[in-house]
Amino acid sequence: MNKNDTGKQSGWRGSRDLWLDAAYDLFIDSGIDAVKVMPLAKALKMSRTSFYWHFQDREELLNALIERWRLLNTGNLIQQTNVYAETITEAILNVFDCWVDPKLFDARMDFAIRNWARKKPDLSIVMEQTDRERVEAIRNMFLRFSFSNQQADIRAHTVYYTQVGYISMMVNEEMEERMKKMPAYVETFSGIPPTEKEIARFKARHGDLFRE
Amino acid sequence: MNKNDTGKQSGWRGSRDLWLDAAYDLFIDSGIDAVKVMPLAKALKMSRTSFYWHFQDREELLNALIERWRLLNTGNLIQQTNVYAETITEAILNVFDCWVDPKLFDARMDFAIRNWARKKPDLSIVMEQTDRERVEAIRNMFLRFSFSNQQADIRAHTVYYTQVGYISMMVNEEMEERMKKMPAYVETFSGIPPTEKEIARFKARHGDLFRE
DNA sequence: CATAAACTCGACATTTATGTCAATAATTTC
DNA sequence: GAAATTATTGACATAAATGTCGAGTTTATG
Repeated sequence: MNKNDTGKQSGWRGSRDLWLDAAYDLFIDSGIDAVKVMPLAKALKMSRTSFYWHFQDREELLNALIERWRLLNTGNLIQQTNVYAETITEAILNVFDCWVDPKLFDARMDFAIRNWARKKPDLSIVMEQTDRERVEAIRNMFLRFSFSNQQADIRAHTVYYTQVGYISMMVNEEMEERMKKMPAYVETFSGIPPTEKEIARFKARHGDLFRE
Repeated sequence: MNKNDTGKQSGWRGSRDLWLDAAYDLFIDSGIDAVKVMPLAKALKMSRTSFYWHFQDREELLNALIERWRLLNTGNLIQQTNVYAETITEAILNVFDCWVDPKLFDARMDFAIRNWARKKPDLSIVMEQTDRERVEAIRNMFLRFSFSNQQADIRAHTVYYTQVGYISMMVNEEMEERMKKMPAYVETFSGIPPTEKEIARFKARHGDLFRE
């Protein structure tokens, strides 16, 4: 059989992962419609038909992209809502970890998938379910800090919509600029000004993300 | 010459507007990549080539879509930020008018344009400029109600990102459900609970949007 | 080193799109 | 109602994509 040669570095020019990585790059950059076998082949300087040894067809490639997304983005966010926190501010900052750390959450991938879902009904169902689970997890976080049902619901949605909007707008901000604004966002989302200590702890966690 | 037969109802089956309307429907429903001459012709039950009498080429059709967006969505939102308001709550509710009244703001069109801009650099520049202008207008609104520079900036962004996120997620909510949540959103955005009177006035403005 | 497995490639068939052109049809205008 | 304008159409030329097949090439293995 072929397939599943993942990881093992062979002496071959091509591999399943080579095509998949190229597809991923194109996907997060230009959306699913740009993920076509011909352009991929051109980019990889391989014959187009070689693709069909590694994948049955284009569809199999696209499904592999979805699988990659599910593995990274589904669990981490919800996990972050459950990390220990003394205050609601700390809890929200735990969620913010996802927005600044690509190892926890791949925002561009999430965005590209969301767009794709508009045209792919079965993916749309998965996306809606995912969104519900994420908002629910954030909602529960607010509930644990004694917000009312309605307050928890609206504030969870605000946190999540804000992030989805931020991604959609493809804001190009320096990390330092972004960090500076975090305290004010936390205050808006929670209604409570963060303490200096809380902010300092958050910044310390992400020291590696600042330049120099 | 041809062109510019807009409005005048002729005895002809097709017209520039007929193609443009069909393109608009496809566009807001499925994005720019779906706006192709062949499918449009099929939908209109006309010959594909007939299109080329009304438009020079596909590009001209797409430009007409952008023009349509600019005319509706650019002015109204900013205008709403400048409508008279006694309190910040009232001011935010004036902006909310855009989110619930399609005559003021075409959210689906805005979304489709935003997506298209990802692949079209010159449109991307227009979109970024538009976003800046809108956020700036909302920011100024907060400033008029004595929020600090930073507070106005973050709260304006929160209001705008939230709406962009809401559109991106294609939330399918009944208008009644949505209206119920408005007071809590206003409170989050402003930090001040709205009075019953303020909410009542907002609802009265949009009585026609409720069912029955 | 022979052979099997893993991989590459060019030739071919097909689909879906764009756009041109010249012939024709419908409508308006004089 | 003849002429001019406005609109529609099918035939043609091209391009970009998908996918199949079989012949060939490269690498690992016994």
